[in-house]
Amino acid sequence: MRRPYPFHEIEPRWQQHWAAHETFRVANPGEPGFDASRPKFYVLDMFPYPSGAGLHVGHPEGYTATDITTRYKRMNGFNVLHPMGWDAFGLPAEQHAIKTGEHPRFNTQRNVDNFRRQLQALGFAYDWSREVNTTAPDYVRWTQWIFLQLYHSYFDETTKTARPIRELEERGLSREEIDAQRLAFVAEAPVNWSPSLGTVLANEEVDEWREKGETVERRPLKQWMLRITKFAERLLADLEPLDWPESIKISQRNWIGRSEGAQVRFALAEGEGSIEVFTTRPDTLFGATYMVLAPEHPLVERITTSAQREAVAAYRAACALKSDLDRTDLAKDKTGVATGAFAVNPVNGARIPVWIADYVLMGYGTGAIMAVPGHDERDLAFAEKFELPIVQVVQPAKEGVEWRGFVDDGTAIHSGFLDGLPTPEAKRRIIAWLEEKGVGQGRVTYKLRDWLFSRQRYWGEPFPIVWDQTTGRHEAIPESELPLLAPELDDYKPTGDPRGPLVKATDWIRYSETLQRETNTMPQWAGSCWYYLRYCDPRNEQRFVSAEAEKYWMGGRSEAPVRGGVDLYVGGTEHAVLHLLYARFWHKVLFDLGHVSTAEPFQRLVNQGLILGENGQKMSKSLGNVVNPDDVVRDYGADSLRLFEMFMGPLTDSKPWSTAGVQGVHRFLARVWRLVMDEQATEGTWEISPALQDVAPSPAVLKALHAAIKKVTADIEAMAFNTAISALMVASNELGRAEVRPLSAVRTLLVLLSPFAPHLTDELWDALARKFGGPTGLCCEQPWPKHDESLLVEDEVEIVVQIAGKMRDKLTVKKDLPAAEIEALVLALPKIAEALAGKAPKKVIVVPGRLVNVVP
RNA sequence: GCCGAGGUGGCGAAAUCGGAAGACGCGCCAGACUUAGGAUCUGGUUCCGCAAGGAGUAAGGGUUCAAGUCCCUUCCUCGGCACCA
Repeated sequence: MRRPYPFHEIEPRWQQHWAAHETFRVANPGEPGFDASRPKFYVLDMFPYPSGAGLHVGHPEGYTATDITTRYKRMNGFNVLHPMGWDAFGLPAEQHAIKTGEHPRFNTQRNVDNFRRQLQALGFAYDWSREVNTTAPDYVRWTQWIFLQLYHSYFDETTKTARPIRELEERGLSREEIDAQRLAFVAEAPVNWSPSLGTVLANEEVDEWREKGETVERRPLKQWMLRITKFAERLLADLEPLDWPESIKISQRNWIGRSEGAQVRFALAEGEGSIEVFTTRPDTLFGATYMVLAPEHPLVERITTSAQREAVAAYRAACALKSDLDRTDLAKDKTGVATGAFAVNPVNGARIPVWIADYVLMGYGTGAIMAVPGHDERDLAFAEKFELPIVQVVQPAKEGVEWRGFVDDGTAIHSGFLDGLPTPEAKRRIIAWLEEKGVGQGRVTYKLRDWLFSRQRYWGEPFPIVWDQTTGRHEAIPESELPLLAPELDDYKPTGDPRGPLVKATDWIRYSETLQRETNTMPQWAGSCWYYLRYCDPRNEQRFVSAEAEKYWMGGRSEAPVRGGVDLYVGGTEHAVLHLLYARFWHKVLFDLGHVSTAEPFQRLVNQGLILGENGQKMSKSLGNVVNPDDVVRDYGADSLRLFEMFMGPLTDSKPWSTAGVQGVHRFLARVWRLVMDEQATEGTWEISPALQDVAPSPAVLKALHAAIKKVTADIEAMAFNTAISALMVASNELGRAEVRPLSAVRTLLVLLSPFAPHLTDELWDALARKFGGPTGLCCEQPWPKHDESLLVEDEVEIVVQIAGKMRDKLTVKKDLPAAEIEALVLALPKIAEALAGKAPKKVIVVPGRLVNVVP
C-alpha cells in the first residue's frame, strides 16, 4: 500500500524509543535526576474507566490537549507531572463476572491492557512508571486508609474543620455521642432493592431494569454515609477563586443549593408536640393555610387520626414503591392524604390541617412544610386539587398582576404587623419576631445531602470495618490489616440478600468470635477521589503520598496567585458535579487533618467538548457512527489523529467527526514530510531532499517563521490548538514555496510542530541530525523557540479608506505617518474627492495603522 | 419550567480593543504533470450579477463615524437540572 509518508514505520519506532529511554519519566524531589531549578507543572487527565469497548475517539481529544500542553511545558523548562491510570472498579466488570463466573480482576486486567496499548499507540507523553489502578491492592489499601481518616474524624463547628475523634474521647463524650459525629457514619437509608433480581441497584440502573420488566422498590437499609453536608459552606466559598468554567461552578453551586430562610415551629392543635418546617418565605407565614409532611416523616404515625389511618397507610405504602424518579417525573399531578390532625399557625392562631404528600421530600429541610398556596406554585396546585383555602399575603408591585401564584418579591398584605413591608424587610421582621417568641429562628439549608457511601456490590473496596455481634457496634480494623481485599467467590451471582454478594463469604465475614466484617463495598467514586494524589508518589508503601512529593507537585507556585493543586485538569462535563465535588470534599478533610498542603485539589479545570458522529449525532453503537481510534491510526497514523482532533475546532466545543478532515491534516503532515524528504525511484524510499540546504533563510521566510512562533506560542498558552495548527500550516506553505528550504527554518518548524505531531517531528529531526549534524537530543527535547518581534514589524502599512463606513479604497503609507498626514493623503484620493464633490467632509475618523473613515 | 452554552459560506471553522467578515482546512471548479490518478502541484471558490455594483454573520429593532463583536425583543439548536419549600 502506497502511503504519503511512512507513518506506520516511524510511529511504533518512536514509541518504543520513548518507552525504552523513559523519555517522559519525571523525577520526584530527592530522586536521581530531579532538577530543583525548574518550576513544576501538573497536567492531569480524568482517568478512564477501562471498558470492554476500548478507547473511543472522544478520549484522545482531552488527552491530546493535555499532551500538547505537557510537551510544550517540558520544552519550556518545566518539570511536568503527566500521569495516567485506571478507574477500574465498576459495574460492567462485575456483570461480566456474574455471567462468566470469572473473577472481575481478569476482565479488568484485559481491558486495562487494551486501553494502555491504545493510548501508547497515540504517542502520549505519560510517565508510565506512575500508572495507578484503583483496584490494585496497594491502591485499595490507601483508599481504605482515607476512609478510616474520615471514620476517625468529626466536624468541629467552631473551627469549621475536620478534627480527630480522639479530641471527643478526651472530652469524655460517650460512644453514642461520638458515633453521631463521625464524618463516616451509619444511618438507615433507602436503597433500590429489586426482589425479582435479588440485588440492590444503583440509581442509574433502576430505569433500565424496570424497562426489562423487573421490579424495584425502595427499602431502608443500614448504610455508610459521609458527612459532606458539614463542608457545604466551604465547598461553596472555596469555589470562587478557582480557575474553572463558570458553568461548572454554577452546577456545583446549584447542587449544594444553599438557601436562606427560617425554621418555624407549629404546635399541634390537639395533644403534645409540634411540627418544624423550613421556609425561604417566612414573610408569607400569615398565608399558611395547611401543612404537609413527607410521607416518611416520623411524626405521621403519631398524629394520624384513627379515621384517616387506613388512607394514610395506603398512601405511604404506595410511595414506598415509587423510585425517586417516579416521584419527581410523574408527579406533576399532586397527590396526598389528610392525616386528620391540625396544627396552629403561630402568628395568628389559625387552626390548619396537616396533610401528607410526596411532593414534600423527607431529605430536604425538616421534611415538612407550611403551605402557602397563594404564593407557591406547588402549594397552589395542591390546594386547588384538594379545595384548600388560598389567601393573599403578598401584593405584587405592578398593577394588574394576578396575586394567585405570585412568587416574587412584593409587599406584605393581610399579614398583621408585616403589612406594608417589602418582602426582604418582612422576612427580617418575622424572623426577629419568631426568635423573640421562641417559635422559630433564621436558618440556612442546603440541597446537598450526606453522601450515601455504601454499595451492595462485590467489585469495590470493602469497608475496613467490623461489627460486634453482641453490642451491635462498629469498629475500625487496624491500619496494619490494610488492604482488606474481597474474598474469592465461587460465583458472583446475586444472593437475594440485600446486604450484597459478600454475605456468601462466610469465612471471610467471620473476623473473630464476636466480630463480623461489614459486607458493603465503597462506590466507584472512592478511588477517583484521590488518584491525583497517588500519582505524585505512586509506589510509596509507607504513606498514601509522601509529604515532600505532595508539597512539590500539589503545592502553589510562586509566580501566580494560585491556591495550589493540579495546574491543569482536563475532562468532560459529565463530572461537573459528583466527582469534582466528592474529590474536593475528601481533599478538604485530608487538608484539615494535615495530610495535604492545599485546601483545593484542582486549580484550573477545562472541559473538552463532545466529539459527535459524522452525521452530527452523538456517537453510539445503535446509530452505527462510532469511530474507532485504532482504525484511524492504521489508516492515517497517530499524528494525524492527534492533529485532526485538535484542528476540528475549539477544544471546549462539541463538534462532528469528519474522515475527510483527517485526510486534510494527513496531507499537511505529508507536505511537512516532503519539505525534508524526497522520494526516490523506488517507491517508499526516502532521502533528504536536495532542496533542503544549510543556508540563511530569506527575510520573507524568517518573517513567516517568527510570526508562526509568536502565534503558536500564544495559542498553546490559550489552549487554542485549532488556530495554532492553522498557523503551522501557513508557515509550512510559505516554506514549501521557497526554491531552497533553509535547514534552520525547517528545524524551527519541526520544533513548533513537535507537541502536536511528535512521531513525525522526532523522525525528521533525527534524519536531519544524521545528515547535517547539529543539536543533539530528540526534537521533543529541544528548547521552545522565542520569536523576534523586530522581524515582524512592517515599515509600511495598508490603510483602509472608508466612505460612510463602507470600504472604498486602500492606501499604503509609512508605518508611523501622523494622523493629519494620513488624512491629507486620503482626502486627495480621486474616489474621495469625487464623493465629496468639492464640499468639506462632515467628519473624518483616522485610526492610525488601520483605517480612515470619511463621512461626507 | 429553570440554568448554561451556542446560531457566521456547500461543510469544520477564523476574526486582541467595536475598525477590510470568512484566516486555515474540507468539498467543489479549472489547469499542469501523467499510461493512469481517488497522488502531487498551480489558480479559483460567501451570495446575486456578464459587469459596474449590490447584499451578507438566526430574525427584528437600537447605540455608534463604524457592530459578527455592545444594548433590547423574538425564534431555533445543544447540554444540564428538574416538586429542594
